[in-house]
Amino acid sequence: MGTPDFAVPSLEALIESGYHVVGVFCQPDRPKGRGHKLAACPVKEVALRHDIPVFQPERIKREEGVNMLRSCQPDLCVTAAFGQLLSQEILDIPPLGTINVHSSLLPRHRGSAPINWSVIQGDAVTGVTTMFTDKGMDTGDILLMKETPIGEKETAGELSDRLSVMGAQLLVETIRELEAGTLRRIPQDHEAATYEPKMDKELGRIDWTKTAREIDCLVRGTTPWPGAFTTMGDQTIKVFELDVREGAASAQPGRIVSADAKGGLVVSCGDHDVELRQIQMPGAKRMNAKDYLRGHTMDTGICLGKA
RNA sequence: CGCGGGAUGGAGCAGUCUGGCAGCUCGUCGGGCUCAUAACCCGAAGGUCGGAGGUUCAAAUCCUCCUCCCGCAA
Repeated sequence: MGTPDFAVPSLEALIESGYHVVGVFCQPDRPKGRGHKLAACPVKEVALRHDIPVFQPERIKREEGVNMLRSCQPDLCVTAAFGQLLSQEILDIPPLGTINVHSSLLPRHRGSAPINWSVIQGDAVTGVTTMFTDKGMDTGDILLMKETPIGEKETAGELSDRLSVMGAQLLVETIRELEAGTLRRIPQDHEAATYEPKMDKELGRIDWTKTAREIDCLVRGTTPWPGAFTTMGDQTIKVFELDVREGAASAQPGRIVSADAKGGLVVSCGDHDVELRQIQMPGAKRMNAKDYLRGHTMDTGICLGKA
């Protein structure tokens, strides 16, 4: 059971390792993109390519979903970023249990957006965890873990790509140990747990009074989705990449210090100046700020982030 | 039929409403100035104006259709 890109390597690893995948569950096709076109999720596409039956119950907890899963008669269920909570009734179906691939070092970063949050909070290290799923939100017993450092310039998207591959390997390892009977389950230290909400567009709003480090982490942690942004008048400027300048901030937070094709677009924040390197203006595509400034002018001295 | 913006030398844009010499800020190449330079001065190359058709003496510009890109919303 899984839906987005993150779950794809896990599904492929199961297939390549010779396990018989009796069915794939993912979220129903949703209208996506311009023009409200219905789009299949990445996991569904892979499943169809391998002629694996695909099930897309609106709510797996309802009778409809439960019956779908029963009809598969699974020995084991595997979840990775499925997007729906499982009920005890569902968890009771597979005799061997349900294993979840979670993209953080539990019990840190429970919730649906652990990768984003680990980058936003500036963690030095993160990783993947396999666990037995129980009824709570990422509260089940831990099976295996694998760590990896977060790169200085790494975005959530890049990290997700790496963790999805690591998670797939760890998943196969976990199942092998399960088969071998060497698997040990370690209860989580619930006292040490942290939980963060799912990503929301508004989370990407840049608060220029924060430190350059915090803003940089926010930008990387929300890239490519939902994206970090600020406003200039009534325009929304998306920010994809920024560079922290040496020295103290040269103006009040949010103020544009320089805006020309040579010096780049430089803005003051709480402690330093930062250069916005990659931006996207409404209606335009993502581009280097310096390129944008070749054809546009921006007043210096105005403040970003104020309505 | 969700709403909207866009495609113009290598990059980013103006010009389109009101049809009439292909323009701006850069970049590139050559030359000059300078102890020197990403600075300054002089010069050059580089565009079938996204595609097809139509209107016109004349279309980047007006009409029709098509392709691709993006913002919002989901």
